[in-house]
Amino acid sequence: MACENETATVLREARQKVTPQRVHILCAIRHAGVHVTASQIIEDLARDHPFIDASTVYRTLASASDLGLVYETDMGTGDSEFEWVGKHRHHHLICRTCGEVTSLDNSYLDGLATLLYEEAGFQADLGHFAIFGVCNDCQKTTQQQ
Amino acid sequence: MACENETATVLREARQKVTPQRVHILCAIRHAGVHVTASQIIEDLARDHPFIDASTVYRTLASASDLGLVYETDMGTGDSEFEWVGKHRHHHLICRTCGEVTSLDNSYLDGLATLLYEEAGFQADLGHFAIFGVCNDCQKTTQQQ
DNA sequence: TATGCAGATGCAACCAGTCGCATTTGCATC
DNA sequence: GATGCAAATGCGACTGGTTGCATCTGCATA
Repeated sequence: MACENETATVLREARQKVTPQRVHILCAIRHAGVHVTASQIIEDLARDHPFIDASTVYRTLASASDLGLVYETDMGTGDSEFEWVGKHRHHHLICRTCGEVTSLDNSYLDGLATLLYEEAGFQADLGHFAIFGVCNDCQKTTQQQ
Repeated sequence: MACENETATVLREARQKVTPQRVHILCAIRHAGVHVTASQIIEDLARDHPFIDASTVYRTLASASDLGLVYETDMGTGDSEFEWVGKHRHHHLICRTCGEVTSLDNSYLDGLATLLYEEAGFQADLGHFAIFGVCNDCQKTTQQQ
């Protein structure tokens, strides 16, 4: 599968050993498309590759996150969710009421990053942000009640 | 102690039962001043009130967070930290390199909240934000190497 | 002050995630 | 292809946090 070769290349470029376990774990995230939790990945892998230990999954996810291969975000569910780092940087608007997750273009936060750097000398890492609040639909519903 | 009476009033206003356990737990957060983790609170309480169960602490923190009495923030350490909700809304800049936490005035994010509401109809809850990045000092250190 | 009940508490069992360590394996070098 | 070594893996033990349930208690009402 092309995905597996590509993933192996990414690992090699990051100076990581290319093991079948890592390739399977990272491919599972890529195929998922959306955010997935560690336990979802373990469940997914259990079907095709039951020999992969849970601790290996956790360690691989942690190192991949350190290397910037995947984004690790707390979406308010308690445990962190992982997403493959694609070309398109984006953020998430998470509704506290209905739980809906909307993608938000990167441009919204560029201004903030510039401001923080100019005024506080702080180089903010706004690569992947989770913003909580109430979505448009839920605001209407609440007002009607 | 005045703090305990005040805390009891806050609980009553939130229509919560005023139990000695809750008052002690919430007072511990108020006295801490800065962010504290659940385990720090348990440790603190163990000295003066060893009879309070850990599960009670976790449940009290969760309900206090739901009610908006305390802020719950993931500061990147893995487990969430709690802070008493004071009058002054603020955010945190957390350095990935040295771990230093700097307070950031609320005004920086007001513009973002307005923008999100106008363009996406999303009522963002930017009450207490943790922004990761690299602080001024650590940038200098990295450049020198 | 006595009563009733919803909600809070403590205990114990449970589970997800982490850590240490012995073994295995990818890969650079010869 | 053989060798050596650093890094990855799997296993098992451990720990911090959660959950279910029986008991207790704050507080509204009479």
